[in-house]
This record gives sequence, C-alpha cells and structure tokens, in this order.
Amino acid sequence: MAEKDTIREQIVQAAKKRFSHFGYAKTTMAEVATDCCMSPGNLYRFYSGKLDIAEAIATEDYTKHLDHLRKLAMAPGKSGPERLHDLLFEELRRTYHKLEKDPRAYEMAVVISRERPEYANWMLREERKILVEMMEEAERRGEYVPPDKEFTAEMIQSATMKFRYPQLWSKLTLPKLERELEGVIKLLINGICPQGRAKAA
Amino acid sequence: MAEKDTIREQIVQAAKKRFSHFGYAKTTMAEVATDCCMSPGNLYRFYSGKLDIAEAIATEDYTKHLDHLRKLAMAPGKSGPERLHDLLFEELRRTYHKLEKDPRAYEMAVVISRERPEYANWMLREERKILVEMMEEAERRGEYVPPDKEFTAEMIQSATMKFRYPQLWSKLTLPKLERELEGVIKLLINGICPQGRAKAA
DNA sequence: AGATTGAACGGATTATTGATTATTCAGAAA
DNA sequence: TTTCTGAATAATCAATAATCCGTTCAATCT
Repeated sequence: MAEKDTIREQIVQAAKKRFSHFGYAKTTMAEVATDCCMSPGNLYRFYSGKLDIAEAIATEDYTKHLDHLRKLAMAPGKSGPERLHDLLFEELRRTYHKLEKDPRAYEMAVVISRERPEYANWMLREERKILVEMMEEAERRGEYVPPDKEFTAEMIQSATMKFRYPQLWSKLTLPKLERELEGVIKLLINGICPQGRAKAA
Repeated sequence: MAEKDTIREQIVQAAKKRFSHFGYAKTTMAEVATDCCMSPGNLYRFYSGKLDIAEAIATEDYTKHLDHLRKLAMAPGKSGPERLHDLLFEELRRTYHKLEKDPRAYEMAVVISRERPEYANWMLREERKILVEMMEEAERRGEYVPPDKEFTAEMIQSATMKFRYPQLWSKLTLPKLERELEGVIKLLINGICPQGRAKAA
C-alpha cells in the first residue's frame, strides 16, 4: 500500500498549504479534494475526516520537534541540569512562537485540543518519555538522579505547565516568561532548602 | 456614611442570593433593585455597575479565604515545609470545590477574569504577600529561607499554577490533583538533586 | 439642595432564517 | 471487484430581526 501512503501525504501537503494560508475553518474539504484532483468523497478513503487531516499535520510537525528535543536531552558535554534547562527553554520558545505569532497555528491548536482532548495528553506522554530518557542518560554518566524517574518527569511537567501553554494564562512577553522559567528550573533543581536542612513535608 | 455602607451591604446580600440561585447572567439589575426596595437607577449611587457588585461579592469571599491562609502560614508547631504544604493544599481544595462543583461560582469567576483581568493578578499578589510572610516567620524561627523571598514566592506560584486553576487544564479528579501537588511540593522543597550534587544550570 | 425614580437609549444577547459545507452512499467507471 | 464520483443529507455557521437589560438622566419627591 505504498500508493495509498503517497496519496495520504499528498492530501496532507495540500491541506497544509490551505490551512496555513486561509486557516482551518475557511478551508473546505472540496478545495483540498480539488487540489488533489479528486472528489470530496474520495478524501474519506484516506482520512476519516477533516480533523484527522489536521491531526496528521500537527503530528508530522510535533514529531520533528520531539526529535529536536531528544537531541537536546542527550547532548554530550552538558550536565543534567543544563540539559533539562535547554529542553524546557526550547519547549517554551517553540510554543510561544508557534502560538503567539501565528494565528493559523493557534486556530488549529485550539480546534484540536477542543475536539480531541486526548491529543494533548499524547503530546505530554511523548515528551515525558524524553525526560525519562534524559534522566537515564544522566544516570549512565554517573550523575545523581532520583529513583522514580517516571514520577519525577510527571512532576516536572506539572510545575512547568504555565510555560507549555503560555497564551492560556496571561499576556506575558517572552522575556518575562523566560525569566520565570529560569527561576522555576533553579527551584526545581536545587529546591527551596538546597542545603537539605528541611525534612520533606 | 455608615448609612451608605449598610445599603451597599444590603445590595451585596441581595445580589449574592440571586447570583447563586439563578446565575450572574440571568440576574437583572432591576431584580436586585426590587429586592432592595429601590429603583434600578438608584443602585448606581452605590455600585458603578453589575460587575462591581460581583467583584464585591468575590472580594468579601476571598478576604475570608486569605485570613484562613494567613493562619495556616503562621501555624505554630509546624515546620516551614509543612506550612507551605498546608497552604498550597488549602488553595487547591478551595478552588476545586468552588469551581468544579458550583457552576454559579464558576460562571462568576469566568466573567470577572474575562472582564477584569487585573483582578486575578490582585489575587495572586495578595497570596504572594502571605507566602513572603510565611518565609519571614520561618526566618524568625531560625529555619533556612532563601534570601530573595519575593522572587521565591513568585516562582512557587508559577510552579503551582496548574493547581490554582485546575478546571482550565484537565478534568482531573481531586485525589489525582492532590497526588500531583504532593509530588510538586516535594520537588520544590528538596529539588531534583537534593544532595546539592548539581551546580545550578 | 440632595435623594430617588423610571422611562428612554443603545449595546448586547437571543431566536430565526437561510446558506454553507462536512460527510455519506448509491451507483458509475476502471 | 475495486476505485472513485457527485448529488443528497444533515450538521454547522452567518446574517438578520427581535428582544432584553445595563446604564443614564431629566423629572419628581422629600
């Protein structure tokens, strides 16, 4: 079925052009079909709906992003905390630029996360895998790493939620967000009581 | 002007009844006025608009909540981390019960934070003051406290955003949220590298 | 004079209607 | 038989009309 995959890719490409040019809502299935020299009905043999095409576009993009994050997570010559720092900053900057500056991308993000709430969870899960891989790598290099890596990864995500969907919270500028993220990372790594003087609550 | 304050309180009481029973949108100024035995126009000598009445109700409520938090922040016989823990948990539980269970309260929160974005900032500022007071108290008791208290308070708020507006993020249940908050607090207090083996990023 | 009213204004909200368009499927083409 | 079409359907969206309600203020009362 290499043929089928080629056509799927063609559809994604056509839709991507339309969506990024006119927006998701203003693009009709008929238009995408015409661009692919087929009837609207035929699209449904390749994707089960308009939203699935949008999801495919988002996934293609996000997969590239994940690859990039994976590189940062494994970067040689950097300490664990440095790699965590780079990872979270990359995440913030990507989201910021994608969502604050590009109204088309923002529209698609809103539609997908309203219509397919599970999608956001999938993204978090994928990113968490990278956090765990990062900690495993740190362990291999002989750095200290907490024993419950999966749980720690989850907590890191919890504590940095604000930077993952910055536009939902406030109209903070990127420099302000960066300053805050810097502070939160420091707190996460060292703790409020860095000398270990406090017992856990 | 004790007279004027009495009437203001009467208006707030009448509005509170209506809002909690029928909702903010479905309550008219004329109704509130009738409940107070006055004409709609006269309301405006006491509050400059419907939203200001809603704000007064919210503030009355929130002030009580702040008093409660202040008590937790100063509780004798508890360590600093324990007091922070109690404070953040109280915050989560209050928000959860107020917003997840009571659609009327949720409606009002949405309206106020859309129409008066500064209000949410005011709430964060007030709560931050308490966090700073808490650290000052810890210092007085001879516990270790980071030197930049205001900044640390801000970072604690950043890292616990998810638990301050839980309904915005996900449909997580209270137990799941509590488990997560527990983990985040532990991370915040001790850090990922609790033995101080890592240099700051 | 100062306090209060309630009718009038206009912005917002809802209801109604008429397109537009995502999706389906009976049948045509290959 | 398998692949594809395009008209039919149903759901959604946009435009318009109708209504409602927050707010104001000229007039009335105390």
